Amino acid sequence: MASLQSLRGMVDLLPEHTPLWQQLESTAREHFRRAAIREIRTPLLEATELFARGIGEATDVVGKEMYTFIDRGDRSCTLRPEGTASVVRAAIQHGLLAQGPQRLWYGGPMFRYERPQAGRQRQFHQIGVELLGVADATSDAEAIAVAWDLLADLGVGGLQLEINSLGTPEDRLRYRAELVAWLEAHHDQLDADSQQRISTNPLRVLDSKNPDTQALLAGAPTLAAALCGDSHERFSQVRQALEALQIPFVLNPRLVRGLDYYGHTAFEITSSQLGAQATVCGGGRYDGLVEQLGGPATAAVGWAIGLERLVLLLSQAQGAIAAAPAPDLYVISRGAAAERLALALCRQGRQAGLVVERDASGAAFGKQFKRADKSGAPWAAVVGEQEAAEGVVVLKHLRDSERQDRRLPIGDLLAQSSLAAALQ
RNA sequence: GCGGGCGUCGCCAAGUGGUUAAGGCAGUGGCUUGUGGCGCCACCAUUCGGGGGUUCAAGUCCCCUCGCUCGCCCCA
Repeated sequence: MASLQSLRGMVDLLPEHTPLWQQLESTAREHFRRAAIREIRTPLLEATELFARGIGEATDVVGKEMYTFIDRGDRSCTLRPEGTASVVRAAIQHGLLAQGPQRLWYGGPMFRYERPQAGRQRQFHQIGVELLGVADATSDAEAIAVAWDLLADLGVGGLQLEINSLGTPEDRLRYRAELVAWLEAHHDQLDADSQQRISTNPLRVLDSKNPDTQALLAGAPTLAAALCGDSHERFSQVRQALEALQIPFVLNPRLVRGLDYYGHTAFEITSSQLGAQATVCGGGRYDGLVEQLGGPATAAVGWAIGLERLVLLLSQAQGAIAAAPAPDLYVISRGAAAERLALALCRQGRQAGLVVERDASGAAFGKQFKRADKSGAPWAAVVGEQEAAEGVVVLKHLRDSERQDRRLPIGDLLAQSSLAAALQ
């Protein structure tokens, strides 16, 4: 390509697409407002160490997907690959946790160096909720409910909530040992990817997409069986809370999370209407993270929604993207004096709250009227040489040919803010 | 990082080795020195993502490369 273009995996959102994003963002903001969840904005760039310590050195995200570079001060910096670590860092740094539980949300671009595909970009957008300092099982259900209700309100179809419990760190350690032993005993029957993962991340073998492996795993030790009594009890409370809220869910004993900080409740909301990247929302409890990043021991639960995938779902559901909104008034003018008057008229209309589009082409009136018609505006205002000389503006209705043109003194319109009233 | 599919005008899209690369939409100018929606006329890719090669001849065949796309991995 000779001409410049955006980097791979970095997508422009053109004007025809932004209305859907805006709608989605404003709906989310409203849901957060009602849930008394407040917005926090953190930098896109953080010290690399934050993610290494928070997400886990061994994870794929940290190991091979981060945009990391050395800055001019010799610091290792990383474009955030997710939001939770930054939010927790900020909460610790500013002592928010000393002020009681924090109910926070964030949104914005995240960066991961992956091969782009449907619903996955290198710069992608998430909106997420973090409830810090809440340990009760009902908090897990509350966090899930906020996500569920938001997605439902947006009209997303084919949703399914899957939940699992990852137990305590001790539970996972014990289970991991059992599972590795079992996998090694069945090494030869596993697919190549899964064999690889025995040493790198054995829990991930559980959600292998290989059908043979899945069949084999029916005989494997389960995470559920490895949970201690308290973990079981806690998970049961979460389920009861979801039932009380009448939020349908399915237990997925194979659901694990890719980031190291999760424990106890893990959940995903998927849609049958997406392709391979079916997860719209993922989250869970991360009671150890705050302490791991140097803060006070703090229980927490949160989730993130991938906006690209949500947009994919919504544009399917809503069909064609809405056309550009029509202006209330399209202003046509020709000649230096007329154009100055037209400019003032536009400004006046805008100050009165009207959507006003100005034709600045100076082209023949025929052309300007064609564009006025195409804009969808119900009214055209015409200021030509004659009108300018006489100090009037002609208002012409473009949708109803029965209506007479109106000739109004332009001075009155400008002085009295009567333009909006004239367009009735 | 690995696999499959695809790359002709801003968008859609003909073209299956042979003179000047269809057409539609959009755009621009005009028919109509100042009044739209319809219609008509004209203009709008010396070039087929880029670079090599085969051939008398390549958008059409081969190789490399870049990009897009779907999937694997991973994840939201």
